[in-house]
Amino acid sequence: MHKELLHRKVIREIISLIVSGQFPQGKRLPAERKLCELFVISRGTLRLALADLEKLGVVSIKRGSGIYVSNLSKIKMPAALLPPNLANTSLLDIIYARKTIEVAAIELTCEKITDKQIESLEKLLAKMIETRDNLPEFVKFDMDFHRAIVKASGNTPLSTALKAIAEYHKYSQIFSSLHEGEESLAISYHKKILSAIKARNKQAAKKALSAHLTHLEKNAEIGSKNL
Amino acid sequence: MHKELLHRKVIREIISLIVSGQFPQGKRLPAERKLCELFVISRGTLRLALADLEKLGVVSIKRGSGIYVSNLSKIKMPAALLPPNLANTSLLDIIYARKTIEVAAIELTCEKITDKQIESLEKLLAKMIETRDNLPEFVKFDMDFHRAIVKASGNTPLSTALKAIAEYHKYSQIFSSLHEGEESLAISYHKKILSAIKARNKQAAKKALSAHLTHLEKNAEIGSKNL
DNA sequence: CAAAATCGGTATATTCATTATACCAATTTG
DNA sequence: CAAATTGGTATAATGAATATACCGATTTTG
Repeated sequence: MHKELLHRKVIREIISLIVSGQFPQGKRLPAERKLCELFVISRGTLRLALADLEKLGVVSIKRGSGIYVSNLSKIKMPAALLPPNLANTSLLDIIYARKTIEVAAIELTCEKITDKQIESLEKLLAKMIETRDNLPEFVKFDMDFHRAIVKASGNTPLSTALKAIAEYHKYSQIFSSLHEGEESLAISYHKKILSAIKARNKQAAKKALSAHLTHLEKNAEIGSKNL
Repeated sequence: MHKELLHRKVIREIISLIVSGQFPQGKRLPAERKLCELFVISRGTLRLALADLEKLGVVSIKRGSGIYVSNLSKIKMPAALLPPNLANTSLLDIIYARKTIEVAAIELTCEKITDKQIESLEKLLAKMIETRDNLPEFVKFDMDFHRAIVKASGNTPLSTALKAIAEYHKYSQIFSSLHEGEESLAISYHKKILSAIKARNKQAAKKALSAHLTHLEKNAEIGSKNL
């Protein structure tokens, strides 16, 4: 029965934080001892992960100074470290799967959502507006919003399925498919979605959500041409 | 960072084999040393799992004789051992989620499926017919068939999502929702699905798959009334 | 029915991932 | 330049998991 080594998990976690923009390229990572606190692991284990990441060219480590994130464009991600089959997966596939699940879920959500859950969605939307100039934070709240919609459907397997898909998202540089000004557009889509949910209008909610994801799909197509 | 103990995984694995009918109620489990080979773990770890399972009333252990599966009806499954949120999940939810994902996938499958993949589906169908009198085996091949359809869509996130949902299936006593004669019906549904795929007829494929899962849904409704 | 094989029960030594601690050397900071 | 911070290294301790051997109860076999 398979037992995964801890430092491999840490490698994936750090990569996803870099790719998601929370550890910006070119900049310094938190100090080793801080990272240990963050991940709740020992320094030995952390350093195993960092050593591998340096071999892969993901970071470069300067004694006495710090750990610096390389330019991702130069990196060839080793398939063995990433979630299985990621290599066979395009951003388009991910968004298609999201659309499938989220559109099915939002129909249930319109029926079942509680006032408290609507409040949560409103708060997440407010957070998105607050952080519109901080892309990594913005993307995080964006995804939280979508997760909350599916969760409000009350269908646990759908939530679990979306969570599994979100794992792919973590490594897919979704943020790189957003351009200047895209945040405003995303916010307006989310407003439409939320008001449709509040009105318990299934068709409008499905339409707004679908349009939002279709828009992401188009950006993804453009992005994939730049490879 | 969370590190799960191995014997906990083993506990879940054994429970799922019992619930799926592969370790029948009332009967003897394979001997400890055989189980160790099966799971590729040491006897010490296995016995940790077995000790917990006995405390839970899932099995009773007779020295010198063997390990016997209890009657599941008496068991109160400890939520901590099962996948998160399983308690909030009905078989209906699971089937609804399956329908969402599988119907979306089969459309892509009709476009993309290769001759080789069609052969695999035919083999799985043949296996179902072979094992129609062995319910646990039958259910396994049934699920393999559905997984193969989604995999043939070429959309990895959808496959991953279905796999995540199948985790719920493992603990949901799906087999208990099948009655005498249901196997034949399932086989005929699968035949329809397969021939629609071979004809690359999206609409027919979606319709057949949808009908199949809707039928499962109705059985699940009946089953849930018997609680 | 008795011997042999098969089972669970137990104890022990070992391996290995992970933790915890302390100290060194390079660098940055004030 | 001195102090604080950083990565680099070594070592001991912990604990999960393995590997092995042997005991005693039960079942199977001849």
